[in-house]
Amino acid sequence: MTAAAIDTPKRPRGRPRKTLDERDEGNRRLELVKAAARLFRRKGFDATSTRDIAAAVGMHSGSPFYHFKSKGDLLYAVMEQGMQWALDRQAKVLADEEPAAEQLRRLIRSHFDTLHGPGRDFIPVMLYESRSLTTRQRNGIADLQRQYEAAWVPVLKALSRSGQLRTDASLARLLIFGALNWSVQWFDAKKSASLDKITDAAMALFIREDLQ
Amino acid sequence: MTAAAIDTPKRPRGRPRKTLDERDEGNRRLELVKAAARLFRRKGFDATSTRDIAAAVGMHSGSPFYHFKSKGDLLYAVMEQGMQWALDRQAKVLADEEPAAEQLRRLIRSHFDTLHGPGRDFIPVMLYESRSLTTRQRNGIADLQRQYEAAWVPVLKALSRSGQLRTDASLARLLIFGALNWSVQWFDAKKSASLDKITDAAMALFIREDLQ
DNA sequence: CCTACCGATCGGTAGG
DNA sequence: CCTACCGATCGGTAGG
Repeated sequence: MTAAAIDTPKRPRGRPRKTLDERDEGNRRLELVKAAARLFRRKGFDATSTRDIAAAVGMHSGSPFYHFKSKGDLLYAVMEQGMQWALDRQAKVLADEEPAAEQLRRLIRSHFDTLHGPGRDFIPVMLYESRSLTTRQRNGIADLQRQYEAAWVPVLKALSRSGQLRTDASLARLLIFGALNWSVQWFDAKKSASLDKITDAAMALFIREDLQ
Repeated sequence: MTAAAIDTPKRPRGRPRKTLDERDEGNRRLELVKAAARLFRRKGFDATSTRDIAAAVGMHSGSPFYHFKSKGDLLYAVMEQGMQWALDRQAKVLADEEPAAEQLRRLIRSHFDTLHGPGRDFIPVMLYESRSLTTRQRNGIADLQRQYEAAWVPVLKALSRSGQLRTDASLARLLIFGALNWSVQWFDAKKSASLDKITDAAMALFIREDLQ
């Protein structure tokens, strides 16, 4: 903290008002990320051209490179944004003290919401296009994923201790995430069972009733 | 059966000896499929050029198109070959009459073998690159997948009836396949537990002891 | 953010 | 299966 910082005159409370230009820049950038997420999910990263993305937001072919240094940076932005939202949703769900089984149910339901809620292309892109990241980028995403998984570990350990889960917590986590994540291959909001029902099915598959 | 076929003079026993040309063509074709499987898995379909594949088997850039009409046909050949081998392995494992739980264990173990046995890039490619198939090709692969899943359905239904599986068989199949297939993302023959151990973990996660 | 453009790469082909 | 090649597309950039 420098003296200059201390002496800074008080600003009005709340988030500082952005200039019109700044606000537009932020919006355009987010528009690009959203359009990229949708296209990367539908066609894959390699099969999506930066021209496709530009056209989707009404820009000309070179303009995305004003906002992002490279196509790969745009991919990274999609994944980072997706993980940030997923972490936010997950944090909201874990507020109270509850039995471990109920906590797991909430985590699973929130995870399905992250995967299949309306407009949620970001995490599927992350799950299927990580190969196209640089090593540095992959490490950045891996950090966010570790944060996300950290909420699951104590819950699974508790269930393992109580006998409601009959598998070593670490392998259980991998297998359970697999079962959930794989749903991006088959879940169809119009045809599949509801996310609540699928959450019930997953719980019934993995967890035994309380054995007291 | 035509008269000509009936009258065909006896040939020597065993597989008919191919001419040198035929043998070479078959071998070269399979070489291409194997090299394509490895590259498609490592770099993805779009990021692999037909030149990469040609170089991997010591051909020049245009030559793969002597064996395959298009890059897409080569992708289809990889997936079809992978499914054929997977069906063969699965059929061998289901010979005897056994309790449903033991049958499921064998199916799971065979599935892990199909996913992770040495040189088994074919099925991972199928799981992750289906988007690049034409509709007709996708239908062809879907047929083979239905054959493959057909062996699992009665086993899961039996376990559901006996109470060893507490989930509707059809949702259970999707979740279980997810848990198994997702292992292509994390399994590492050098670092992970053995396939036998992971099979045990999966069984313990999904299946309750016999309740008699 | 647009205009105009470049160098590289790609799938595929004709002709042998 | 090789040689030589084509048209198309792509990520990215300079200059405004």
